[in-house]
Amino acid sequence: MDAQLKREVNLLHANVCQALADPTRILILYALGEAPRHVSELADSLEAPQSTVSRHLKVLRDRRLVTTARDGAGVLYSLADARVIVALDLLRAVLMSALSEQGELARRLS
Amino acid sequence: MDAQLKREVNLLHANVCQALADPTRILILYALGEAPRHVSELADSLEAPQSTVSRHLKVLRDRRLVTTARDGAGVLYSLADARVIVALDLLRAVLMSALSEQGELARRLS
DNA sequence: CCGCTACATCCGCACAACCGGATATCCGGA
DNA sequence: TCCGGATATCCGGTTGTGCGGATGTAGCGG
Repeated sequence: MDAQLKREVNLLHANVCQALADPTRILILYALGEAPRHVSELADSLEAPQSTVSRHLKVLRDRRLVTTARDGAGVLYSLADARVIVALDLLRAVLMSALSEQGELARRLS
Repeated sequence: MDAQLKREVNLLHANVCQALADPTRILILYALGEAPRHVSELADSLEAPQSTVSRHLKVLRDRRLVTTARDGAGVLYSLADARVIVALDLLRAVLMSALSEQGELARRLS
């Protein structure tokens, strides 16, 4: 296997895929996909403690998947690249196919 | 936040994103994207022990991201949905943007 | 200049995931 | 039926990751 591809995939995993490997972070990305938000807003709508949200935001920020801007007393987070949402929606479509196939299988077996 | 979206994202994470959260599994998907392969072929090209590859394949198989077919003595694995590769390539593009931006920043600071 | 709000980080803990050698299972061929 | 190659699973051990209360820090408004 191509060593170049291996290196690139390692980067892809470390910088992007791993960041997507948590449901809370995916929800944050979707929320920011609609509009920029403050940390406390996200904590409210996710019903998660502020420290948890802030930690997740750090993961996304370190990988440059979100950007920040000071806004008075608070910090406004925004989605850095809308293509992330496109990719997630694509994966959702894949999931739907897999699930319906699974359902079909269950139906056949019953 | 929409409870419906939360449920859907949980599924997305459990069934797809988590499966992508390992570089070896991503490489397997890319390899299968080129052509169906046997377990031993994958183990060879990944330079990983057979048990490791087989374990990763089980993760992908359980989530229906790959399919299997017996082929004589062995088992032939195939990619179940090519859109997975499309999504990964999209994420690679996102990564490239983030990296070049990072590089630009480093350049400015130096 | 002070206090308060909004965030970020620290810390100890619990759980989940990965690894790879060893072992079990499955199948086709002799 | 028995052997051997190809996969799958088991196991013990290690590392990684998330959690959330407590604590630090920054900057605005009074």
